[in-house]
Amino acid sequence: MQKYMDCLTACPLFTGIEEGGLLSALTCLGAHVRRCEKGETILAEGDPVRYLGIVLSGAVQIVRMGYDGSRSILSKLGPSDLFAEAFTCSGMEKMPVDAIAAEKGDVLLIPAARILHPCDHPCGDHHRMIYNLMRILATKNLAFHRRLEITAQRTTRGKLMTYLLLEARQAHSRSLTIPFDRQELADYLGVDRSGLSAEIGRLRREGVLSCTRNHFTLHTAGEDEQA
Amino acid sequence: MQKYMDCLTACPLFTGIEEGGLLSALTCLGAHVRRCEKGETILAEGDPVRYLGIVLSGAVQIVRMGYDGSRSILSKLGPSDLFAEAFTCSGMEKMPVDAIAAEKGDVLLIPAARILHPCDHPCGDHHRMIYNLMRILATKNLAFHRRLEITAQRTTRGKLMTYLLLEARQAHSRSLTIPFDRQELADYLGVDRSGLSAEIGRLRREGVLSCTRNHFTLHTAGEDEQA
DNA sequence: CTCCTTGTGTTGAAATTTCAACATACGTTC
DNA sequence: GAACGTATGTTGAAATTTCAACACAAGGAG
Repeated sequence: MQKYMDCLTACPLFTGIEEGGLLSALTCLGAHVRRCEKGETILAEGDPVRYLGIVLSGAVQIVRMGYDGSRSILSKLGPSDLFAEAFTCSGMEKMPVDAIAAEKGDVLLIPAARILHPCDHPCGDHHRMIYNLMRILATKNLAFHRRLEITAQRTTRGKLMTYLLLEARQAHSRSLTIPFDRQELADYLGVDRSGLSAEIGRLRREGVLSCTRNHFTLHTAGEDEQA
Repeated sequence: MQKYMDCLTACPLFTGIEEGGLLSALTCLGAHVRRCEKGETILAEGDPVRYLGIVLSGAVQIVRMGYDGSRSILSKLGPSDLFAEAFTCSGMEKMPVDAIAAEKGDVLLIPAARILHPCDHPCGDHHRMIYNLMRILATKNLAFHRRLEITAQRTTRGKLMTYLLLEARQAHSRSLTIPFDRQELADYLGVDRSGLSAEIGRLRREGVLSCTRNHFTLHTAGEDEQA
């Protein structure tokens, strides 16, 4: 366990908790490490929802069967990433998805009930974990909502501009560097890569924005002076 | 306040808390009622994030400027609905949206800090509220994720089938009644209504499903016997 | 019964997106 | 420097979606 200390302290679930407290908290919670081979199912669809997971090493994928029978990957997770937290906190009974090991590695499984319900011991870190968990859920909510707002746009232009505007607002600047390459941006927006490139070209020609690589600058009045 | 008791007990934030405890909890939290005229801004974009809101009467809309300057409605809320909870719990500093009264009515504003941080009094209901809040956030997370999974599909057929399959899985049945009329379903899926009707017709002719009004039955093998 | 409204299915044309294929630029490796 | 792989922009054709317009059925109001 000691060797995963860095990984654990980097996990947002343990923000503000010191190493010593973390170790005793994990013991108190009944957390255990599970070693997984590549392709192994960690949590299966239909299983009772009991554990919250943290990737210690390797990689985990959340997958589900699509309507056409293909297995679709809902998310890919790496070290320090949390998974199944929304299932455990929502009170859902059965897992609606599979969690599988995409690579050989270790995961930490924590019985969720112990986190959600207060323990008798006067353990100050416990409240901190609940607070952290709430913060994680709320932050994800905002991220999902944001993405929904973007993908709700019907055109490529609408999606791109909505995305850029939201980013620019967050950065309080008309200039921003995005954390995606073209293909990743297209996937995030849910559009075709070449169509996206074409649309960026069009916007550039119209003088709406300029862009080099993944650095964009919006030229439109936007909404700086109002609202 | 007394007249809103039914509305408050129906709010998922107070599930499991009795009337008496609720009243004292609200006092302890420093909640206050605000009367709003139609069109009044309750929380403005840029305001510091302090309050979590509950609609007591009337209606509230969450709105934001779109990239083309149009005001887009992100959600519409009625009595017992909670709003701004994700902002308060995420630790965000400034409101990224406006909350405005769509109709004349009352809202309850609760300083969020008092909910998130434990009070000194041994108040059992406090933990229950935190637990409820977590559950609300997690449930919304799942709802958002589900909808993203649906809208991520590129075609109308993909969106519809993904939606129906998720609903059918949840209902443990191949038959289901959806809570939308065609227009609402189209909006939820993010597609054109007439195109949706056409696609349903096509699927019906192909024998994939049958449907009368808002009752659907899937005929495909689906994934009943496996997973 | 008739008028009117609302919800739904159809249709064809216009607009947009996707797809496949290729051109170009850049950085790396040898 | 040459060969190579990756990232990006371009293009035209095919597929899909949107849009506008209309037909039709069901239910309510008069």
